[in-house]
Amino acid sequence: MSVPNKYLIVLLGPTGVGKTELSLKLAKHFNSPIVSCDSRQFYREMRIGTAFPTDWELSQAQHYLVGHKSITERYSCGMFEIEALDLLREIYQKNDFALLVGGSGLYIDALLNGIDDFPTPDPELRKSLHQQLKNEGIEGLRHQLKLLDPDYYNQVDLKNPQRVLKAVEVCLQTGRTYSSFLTGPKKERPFKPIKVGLTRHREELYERINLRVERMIEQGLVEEVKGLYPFRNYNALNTVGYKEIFQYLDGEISLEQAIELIKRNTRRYAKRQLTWWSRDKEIAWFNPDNQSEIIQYIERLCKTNS
RNA sequence: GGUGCCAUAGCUCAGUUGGUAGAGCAAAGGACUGAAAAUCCUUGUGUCCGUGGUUCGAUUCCACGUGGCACCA
Repeated sequence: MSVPNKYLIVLLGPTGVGKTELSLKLAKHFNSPIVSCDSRQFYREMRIGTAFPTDWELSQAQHYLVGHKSITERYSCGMFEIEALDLLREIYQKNDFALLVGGSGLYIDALLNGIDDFPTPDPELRKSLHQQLKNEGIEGLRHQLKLLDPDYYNQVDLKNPQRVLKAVEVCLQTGRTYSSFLTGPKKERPFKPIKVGLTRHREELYERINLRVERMIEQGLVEEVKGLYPFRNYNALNTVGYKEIFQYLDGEISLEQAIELIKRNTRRYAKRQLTWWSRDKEIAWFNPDNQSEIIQYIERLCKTNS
């Protein structure tokens, strides 16, 4: 059971819907700090392309877990779970409310529900598995997984190299099956989550995304990406808005094409986010413009809970 | 004004020797356990410009109309 008088307001929604703007207002109203849950705004070197909060926005509320990592550091949802939990425990010493804001569904779920413990990947092993994938294709890894963990072999998406590789990696590294780590944890949390989903009509959302991409270009996205070119192989930069500009800088596509691709890939990303949350029935959905309705909803939930 | 060409999915176009049609892109739907803004799977959405005519049957052939493009005046 969660502690009844501590609340985590979870503000989630697709990219470009207007989370940041609303989060500042909610932070003021509930006198709560903001904990970011955006898998790309963790990195301080990525600003324009991730719609990183402006200095002014950062000054409007206490912000945590934004820009606290470098793109050269390895980060994961498991690390986020631990970090965010520690942070929240501290916040709840003084506050009844905390605000979790972000669009990274897996990370949000890791914090709210917990996630199984996996060993930290061994970089050497991963490198050799990648090499193997490159040489033999996914077939070799599939075959290996079938021998190492037949249970998981039967349920994994065998066409998805990332999944198959990860499972083989865990098996080889630990000497255990990948599936033996999957316990589906229901971990105790020192707060009660209130899930507020933000959404708009698809057309409106896409229009906002297109406009935001144009604005990023005006703000100097190309320059930012140029500066990060030496780091392009880091996972953090395998990101919409960055990979397309890398292609442009390599002369593979025109700037126009890159911009169109960024728009398209951002739209697709937004759709994937919505798909992820569609199965979570605890989320109450709102248009971000209905601020007072959202506040009322949160306050009503707090009352019934106390 | 005259002549020619074109009109098919949201866009660019293919095609049907007459039996109501299919590619690419865009899009839609889905999966997801330490790479998640990642990675992967599935799906063709249509007054075939309009009105007549020929025909058992017209998106296809014919006529006219409408719109677009090109050339000539």
